[in-house]
Amino acid sequence: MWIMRQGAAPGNDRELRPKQQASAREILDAAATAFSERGYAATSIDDVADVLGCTKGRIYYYYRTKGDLFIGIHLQALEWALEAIGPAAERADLEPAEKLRAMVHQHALHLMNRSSYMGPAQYQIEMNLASEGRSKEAQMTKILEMRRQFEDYYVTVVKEGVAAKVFREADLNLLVKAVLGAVNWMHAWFRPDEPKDSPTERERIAAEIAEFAVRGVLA
Amino acid sequence: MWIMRQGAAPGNDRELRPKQQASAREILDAAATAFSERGYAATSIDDVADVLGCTKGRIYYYYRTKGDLFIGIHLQALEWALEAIGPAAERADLEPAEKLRAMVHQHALHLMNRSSYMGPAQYQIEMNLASEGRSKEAQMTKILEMRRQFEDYYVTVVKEGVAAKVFREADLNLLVKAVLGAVNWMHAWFRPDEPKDSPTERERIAAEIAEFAVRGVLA
DNA sequence: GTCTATAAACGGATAGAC
DNA sequence: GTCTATCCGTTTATAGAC
Repeated sequence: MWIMRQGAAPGNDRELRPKQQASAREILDAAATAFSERGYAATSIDDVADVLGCTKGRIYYYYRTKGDLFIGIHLQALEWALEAIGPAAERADLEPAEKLRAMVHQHALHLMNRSSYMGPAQYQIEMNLASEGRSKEAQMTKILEMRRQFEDYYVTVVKEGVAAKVFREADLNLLVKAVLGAVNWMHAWFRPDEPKDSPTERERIAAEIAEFAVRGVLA
Repeated sequence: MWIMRQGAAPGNDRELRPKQQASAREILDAAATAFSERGYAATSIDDVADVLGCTKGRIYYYYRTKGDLFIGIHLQALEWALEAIGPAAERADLEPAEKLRAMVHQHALHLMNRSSYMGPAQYQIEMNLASEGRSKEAQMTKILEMRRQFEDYYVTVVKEGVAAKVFREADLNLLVKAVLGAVNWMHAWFRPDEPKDSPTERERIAAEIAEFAVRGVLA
């Protein structure tokens, strides 16, 4: 992405710098909020600054370009997403159906709990960073690799289920795309600030989506 | 949207004007292609002109603003979408499960056959037309109404299935969102120009997605 | 570190030639 | 009808004050 300036004054190395850390994260949070509300291309750096109640000088101190904000949000969203479904995906004690259910459930919760990060992360990065040329190829590769790893978790569990004859025999990748669609489409309709919204409501939604997905692949 | 200039010269009313008609449609097609590739906000009018191999003067002759192109694409996409699932939705001779299967099948085919129009039509219109102020409220209302009608087709069939005890009793709207997600998410992974792509392959994909969706709601 | 001011480029839209 | 030239607001990004 680009390395955050650390202000490495001599003799200052061991000093705590909580403010700087906080600011970089606050900026990423603000960018995620702004991007999720208006879309990446339609959001200006001034819009992000407005969310923070500051001016863009602050943002450019921590992030060199707008594209870096986008990449930072993607990387964070995917890191969290892998953390969300990884533990369930790697449990050896679960039958394929229950493992898939747990993965979709955690995936859905993650989407709701981090909607500002996950919304922007759904965009096609190639599309949005086309103007950046080849300058961010390394990070884009990293993002695509994380996406592939995330999808592989699903491919693996569905493959297990088909092998065990508990999931029906069908185009493996297509089944996974259908499952992913049922979950990822939440970004189009879930609104975190609705009056009905609450932790228990989110659990209910996650459980229903998981039930739908599991039944969709069951033999 | 805005009315296409008709060049209503006196005594010229009955004359065929195939060229003008073709141009307005060609421009909408080009805009759909460009928007579907780069996103609405990131696409300039010059980009659209490039697709046509002309300059933007031609585009502005037929469409007053960029937002009008966006709205025109939405209206066309939704008109086709309603035509795609309407006949199946209104068939009285089908059981809920088979009706839902037919609807999803046609919906999926439509998404693939008109992917350049359907991709842009997935965007949140409020988000993308926010800058247009109140000037396009009538058309935005029309679009939202068509979307509601489209979703209502699904709500109705799922309600029928639940009443007939062939679909499981669950949050009706959530079931519909899950079904819509499985289908609509296709825009994220389906590529019309892939080597494997063909009419029979599209039929196969549509059938698989429909199977997944029907099983997801079955009791 | 954060702000203000500004450079430089881009993009939507219009005017007018042809 | 389509093109060229251009206006003008917006936006990314930088320079330099504090």
